[in-house]
Amino acid sequence: MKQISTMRDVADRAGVSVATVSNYLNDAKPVASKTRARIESAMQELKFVPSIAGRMMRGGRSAAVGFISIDAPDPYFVEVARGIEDVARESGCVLISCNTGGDLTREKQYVEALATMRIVGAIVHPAFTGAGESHLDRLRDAGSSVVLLGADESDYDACGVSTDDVRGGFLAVEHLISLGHKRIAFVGGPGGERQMRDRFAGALGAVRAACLAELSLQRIDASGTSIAARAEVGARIAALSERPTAVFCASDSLALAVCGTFARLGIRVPEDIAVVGYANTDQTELASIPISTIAVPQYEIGRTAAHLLMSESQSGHQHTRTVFQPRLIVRESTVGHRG
Amino acid sequence: MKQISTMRDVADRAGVSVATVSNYLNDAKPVASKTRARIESAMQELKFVPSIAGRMMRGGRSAAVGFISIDAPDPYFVEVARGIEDVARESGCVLISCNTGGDLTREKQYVEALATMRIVGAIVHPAFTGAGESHLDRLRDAGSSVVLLGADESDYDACGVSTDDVRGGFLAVEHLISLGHKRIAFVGGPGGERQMRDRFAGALGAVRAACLAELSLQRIDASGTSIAARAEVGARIAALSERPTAVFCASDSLALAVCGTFARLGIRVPEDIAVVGYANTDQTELASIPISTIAVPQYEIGRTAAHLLMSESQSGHQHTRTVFQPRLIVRESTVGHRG
DNA sequence: TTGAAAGCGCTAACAA
DNA sequence: TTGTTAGCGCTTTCAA
Repeated sequence: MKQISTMRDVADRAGVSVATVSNYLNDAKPVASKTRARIESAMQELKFVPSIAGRMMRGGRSAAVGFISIDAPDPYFVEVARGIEDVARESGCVLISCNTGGDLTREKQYVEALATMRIVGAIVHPAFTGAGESHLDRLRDAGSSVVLLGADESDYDACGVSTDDVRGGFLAVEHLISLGHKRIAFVGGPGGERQMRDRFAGALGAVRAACLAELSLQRIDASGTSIAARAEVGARIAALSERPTAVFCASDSLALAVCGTFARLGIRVPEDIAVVGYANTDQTELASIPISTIAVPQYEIGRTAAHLLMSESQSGHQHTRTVFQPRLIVRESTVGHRG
Repeated sequence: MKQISTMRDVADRAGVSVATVSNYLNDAKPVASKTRARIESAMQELKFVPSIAGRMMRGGRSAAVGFISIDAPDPYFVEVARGIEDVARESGCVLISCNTGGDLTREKQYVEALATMRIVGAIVHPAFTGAGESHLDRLRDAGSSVVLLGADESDYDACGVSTDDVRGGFLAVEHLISLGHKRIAFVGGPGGERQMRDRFAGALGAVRAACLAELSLQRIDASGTSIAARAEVGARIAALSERPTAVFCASDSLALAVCGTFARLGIRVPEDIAVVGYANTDQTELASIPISTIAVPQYEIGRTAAHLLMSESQSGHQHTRTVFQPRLIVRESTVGHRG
């Protein structure tokens, strides 16, 4: 590894001052075309790569946006990330994607690392702990903006984007009840405690609203976010003595995994058991049995969050909350083949 | 947004010099416990977040490792990323995950951005272009190490980790031939041209090695990496006048999507058509119909790459290539229910 | 159109 | 054990 060259080196080689090189690089002031040419070839010869350090020293920021999520590889977050990235790129920022696995310690590590890097800001889907999100202050302290996903005012005072998950849970179970199901299971799991809580609350609300005596809602949780852990829930449901006739899975990933397990066990969906997912990720439409689900505008959520972040970092305006409304999408996993 | 406080502020507030604060922060020299306490409370009061800029100026690097891949959300890369992250964290580095979508322009943007940030190094799964990977020199020029995934010596001189994909393709098709299939389709697609090429070459090799007159291998490619594009290939295969009796999909994602389409069209797997995937991601085992596939040690690949990166960045030793051998895993998508 | 010089936040060598 | 000081790579006045 040779010496890394600096603006000073480029300036010397081109026979100009560092100020001129800086002006050239930032289009800050006009630079004579002959001078430009000399600078350009000097940069080529010296393989100059500007360092962000110098810029940062002058109060500048890393041209990066952080995305801290519970389960980055989940198709839901993947779509959100795509929305964020598309907006971030318009502002010349790269996306730094960090996966906490729902672990608060890791979340804190990432927050600290990103704060140290003086990124423009971070979009955070917190591992909800009920203890507030004061560790996010570290980002603020470092001058980075914060936008929350799936949290509310009581959690932390920041711009936020979320979905009305109580309503979503309600829609899902209302649908199942309207199909005549009496024994319904709610399938939750780790990752997004707050979402789970709201979706379950909505599900319960639908049961109450139905006012039917024999209606039961049973809750079952996955033990982890791995596919194996999610698939295992399906086996547990199948083994239940009084097996439910319908399950509402609080995420599409759960629904997909549960459906896979049912198929392998020879349990037919929806004839033996109906399944509803949550989020409407691509997979649900194109699964072996297309899955009914609660649609959430994932990509839009990402874009909206990124826009909020960008405008907050530029003008530091007042905090805003955007709440999207979910809607029910009916597919074969609840109504069977149509027509 | 108040002023961001600096070491200078902390030092003043604690009534010590900046050097002492620095020593405290880096455990560089012993600091008296009374002094420590004063520094600590000053840091608290001022909400001090150290800036990486200062450190970087002194030749330091961002405690980050980059991962530039073609399709970050693909389960294959997710597992690789997990391997990288686990190793990176041991060295106190965060993972910056960047998704190129197979687009060389975006790959270059990310390379430049990471080079500017003076990261420790990057692990790159390039969008193979045949034109070499000279843009990766930018990382080198910035003093960052580079480790390649799925490329070979002819592409770029760097440490690398890959899989013997020719062998993998051979194993897959050999398996199908051994089951008596005569009309076989190879399903490829964008993302990892070099892998596609090798897997197809291996598949062809198996056909040739079989020395059977009526054996045909037809190639069909997906038009994109979206689930919809992948699912569409299944429909195209189903519509073929001389429909193949077996398909070898060059990735598990393709295999899963194709199987979904087949199921929706009422085509039975494996009775009507057998399917083999590639990589052995979790999904294949837990799909509705467990999918036969070519196992590749994804997590190990990530770990190995990260170890190479870390040791290169520390000692700049000679370049090393690790090639993993794939192996066949037989499941129901080719042999039906067993027992 | 260009240059000189100050300063950003931090580390490290040296002095006290 | 603590302080002084000289940079590190860059931007940005201000002057030429």
